[in-house]
Amino acid sequence: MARPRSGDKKKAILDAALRICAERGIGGAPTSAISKAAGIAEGSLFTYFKTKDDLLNELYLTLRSEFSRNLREFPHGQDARDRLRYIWDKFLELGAAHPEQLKVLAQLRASGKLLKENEPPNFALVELMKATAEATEGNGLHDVPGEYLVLMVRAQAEITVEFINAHPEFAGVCRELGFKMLWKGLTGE
Amino acid sequence: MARPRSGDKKKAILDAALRICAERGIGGAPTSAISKAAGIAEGSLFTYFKTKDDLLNELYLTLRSEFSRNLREFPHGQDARDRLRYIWDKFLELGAAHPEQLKVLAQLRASGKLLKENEPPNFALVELMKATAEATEGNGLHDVPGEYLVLMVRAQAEITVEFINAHPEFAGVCRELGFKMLWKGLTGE
DNA sequence: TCTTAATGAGTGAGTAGTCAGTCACACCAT
DNA sequence: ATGGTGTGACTGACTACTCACTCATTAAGA
Repeated sequence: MARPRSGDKKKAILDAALRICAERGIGGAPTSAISKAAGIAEGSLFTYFKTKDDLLNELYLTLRSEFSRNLREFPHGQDARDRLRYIWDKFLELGAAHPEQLKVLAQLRASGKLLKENEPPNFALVELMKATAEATEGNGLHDVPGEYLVLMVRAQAEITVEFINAHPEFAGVCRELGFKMLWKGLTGE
Repeated sequence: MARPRSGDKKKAILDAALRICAERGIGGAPTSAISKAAGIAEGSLFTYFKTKDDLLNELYLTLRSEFSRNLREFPHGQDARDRLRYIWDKFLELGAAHPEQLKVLAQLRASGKLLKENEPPNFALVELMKATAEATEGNGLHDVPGEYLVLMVRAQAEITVEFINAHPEFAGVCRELGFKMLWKGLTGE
């Protein structure tokens, strides 16, 4: 019965927010700059997102699910090492292709502005849980909470991406040996 | 020859900044709040620090050197495992005793406001470098840059502290098995 | 006395969010 | 087809507020 909202516009806002936040940090990303980058009026941003925090929360969800969408060909049948390696490779791949995405994801997580209900277990997270649980089966690490292992893996992957982006000449070594280190740490093998 | 500045006052400002940044994040720590918490007038803050960024940079240096001062009884003679374990334990100890310090340190590092000249190699950093280099001697990881290994170790220690603070009941397991994981990762042993 | 620390109201540059007015579009009656 | 009408998206100037930093003045101390 009235003028419909434009899905494109919402996407444009999220894209703009991602760009500006990556460039200048969340703190340095005023809604005015985001609107401008999205090609809309300052006020229009608030017809798509009630507050700036709402926008940031939705950006977080979007980025997360975008990563899971990357795991389309996940090798379900194979053993834990292959599955973990697949996630590792995809993560590093994303880090190389879209460093902004991981940077902003990390910034959002650190910002303290995310609502708790915005942490639904992910496909990636669930599979990571399963793989680390299998990897540590029958060794001492199995006593440790799975969440701890997942955080460890993510931290190692994030550091690796960051380091590779700063020193691309080590991309190959870090990808291989970083995973070796991770796997040895989990299994002792 | 004139009225002298007070060292106490400077320290009070740094203490207040640490407290407020830990509580409310760097973004939520206005200079007015820091001055108030330090018990001085808003303007006085700027006789001790030219800008807020200067204050944050000096806070960063202070916190870093404070951690190194914690390593007084570093076991110089012993093997790499013991030395690394000493640093690991001290790090977790600090994380338990003063979670604000590590939290703010991480926030400052992520803020993008730190000057490069503020990253002088530390005692802790140098020893960490040596220990990881020894640990990886004669295994594939030795091809990887030492800085990468150091970042890995720090990330693992930070995650462990964070996790323990959130789930104190796992403090013992995470301290022990976290280190085991770290050491296995480095050496394969 | 003379320099400089200390004070806190003041300044100006932002900021998130609002709002009255405008306009594009879906729907309906002719 | 055609014109009219209700709805809500769209706009950007505006508001109320916060922030880092300044400055005229006062007080301390060498």
